[in-house]
Amino acid sequence: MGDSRQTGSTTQPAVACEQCGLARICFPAALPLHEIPRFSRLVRRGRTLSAGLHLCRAGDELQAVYIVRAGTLKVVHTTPAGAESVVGFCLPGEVVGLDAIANQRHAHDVIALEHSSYCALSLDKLQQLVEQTPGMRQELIRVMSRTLGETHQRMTLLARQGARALVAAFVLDLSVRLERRGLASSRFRLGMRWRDVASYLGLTFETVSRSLAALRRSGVLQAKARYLTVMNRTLLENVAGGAGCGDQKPSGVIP
Amino acid sequence: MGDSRQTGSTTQPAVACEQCGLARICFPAALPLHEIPRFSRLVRRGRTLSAGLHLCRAGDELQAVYIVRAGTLKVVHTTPAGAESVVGFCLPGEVVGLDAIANQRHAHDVIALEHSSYCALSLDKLQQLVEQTPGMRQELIRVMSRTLGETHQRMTLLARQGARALVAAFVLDLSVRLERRGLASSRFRLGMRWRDVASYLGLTFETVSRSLAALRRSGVLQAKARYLTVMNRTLLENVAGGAGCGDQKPSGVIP
DNA sequence: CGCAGAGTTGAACGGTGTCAAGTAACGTGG
DNA sequence: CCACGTTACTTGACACCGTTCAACTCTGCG
Repeated sequence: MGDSRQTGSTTQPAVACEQCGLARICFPAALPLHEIPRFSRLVRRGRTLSAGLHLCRAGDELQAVYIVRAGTLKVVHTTPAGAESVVGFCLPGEVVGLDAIANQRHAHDVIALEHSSYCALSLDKLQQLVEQTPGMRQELIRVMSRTLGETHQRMTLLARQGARALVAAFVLDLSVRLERRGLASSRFRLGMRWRDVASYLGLTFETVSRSLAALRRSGVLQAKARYLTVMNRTLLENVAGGAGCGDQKPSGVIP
Repeated sequence: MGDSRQTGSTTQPAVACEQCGLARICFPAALPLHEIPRFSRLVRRGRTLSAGLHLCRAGDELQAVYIVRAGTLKVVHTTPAGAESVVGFCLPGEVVGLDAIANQRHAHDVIALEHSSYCALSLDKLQQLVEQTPGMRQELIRVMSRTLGETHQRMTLLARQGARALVAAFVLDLSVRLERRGLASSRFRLGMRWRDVASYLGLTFETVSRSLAALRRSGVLQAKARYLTVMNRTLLENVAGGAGCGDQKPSGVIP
């Protein structure tokens, strides 16, 4: 709750966009080759944030959009009454701040859940790029559209199903997002606490814990500390798809 | 389930954008004055759709973005198993198809809930406008950002609260959206069935019905047929804010 | 070692889903 | 226009699942 700005600059070797592992997902993805160096020059790279610090706060003026490079962030909505609820997580390759362009103000707090690094593209440089390079216009629109689509899809997951289905769907969603970004998708470390997951899903953390136990018992996945292993993908998909998970009847679960 | 394309063209007098009541919310909102006529010329106006017909289907190639002019549409996700769930509603002034730009394909069915009218801006014309007019780039990005923000905000509403809070929040959201578009916000007709609302909120329609009854009993709102009257806005906000609604104790409700 | 925070597990309560029956609104065809 | 049938909604009773409260374990850190 003390100060919360980013912790100074460039503590990393500053890999140019051309060499970045996320280049395929980040803005340069659809940029013509000759436009990339220019983009690369305008981006502030290698910013880091240690766990618990804010990337931005609700009400803050929008100064830049951020691209997560490593780590995990949570997007938090705080009600006037003071209650917090997690409305989303940001994984490597995802962009923070697009929803704030319209009002020029952030609507949520964004907080690092673990030591994370990110790149920043200041608003005026973004505007400049959009005005001057056709590829960048296309790409910004494409990224926003994609984000919109993903958000929609994520809303369907929240359509009140059983708790186990929700947790399964969450794990699956995470797995898919990691895979799409070229990261391990069947064995990974969760950046977030389960209590954050609970808040995100609208459940209590006890229920999440129980659901996990059930999924573990049915051999769908394994969870030790914060390391998750998907043991049976298709089963996971079935459970996530709404069909309850065989908790009480450990034998036959949706053949 | 028969055919489902739009019902031919221009059955309305085709009001130019400059005279349209929604001009303040639609794309022309932030367009410089001299760019509006050009925009107006490229838009296909006055398309209509009667209740139950599809504006587009999941998997369809994206051919145009649509701006709702009158009526109400629902956005539906159909699971592989065949179960339908409503993921959103489109009100006058809102844009359909922005989330499909990235993949060039629609991800959901969009279905008219009542006789509705809309304008269409074909994809190539949109692209042309974006390339050639600076105001339109700005505006498209602004609209997408706004939509993204609204979607985020709507997700927070779904953060599993009590059923009455959910229903109250839904009514409030609807009221705010209508108000922002210059329509009556305290007495209006719902375009959607309550069962669609139930699906959207992840509840059964019985529970929605009960919640409505509770809200009616507490004097928060009145509902006859599909006509809704908000009787006490602040109380509605309180109930929506998570504090349960005084159902069992009709006397003191959050002073 | 001991404390703090995160997660696990158990028992009882309460809200929603479910099933079922009944009423109101709507559209159709006479 | 009214009788009809269909669909949407209302309301009740009961079971189930998730919340709540509580005690306990595990992990990480000083």
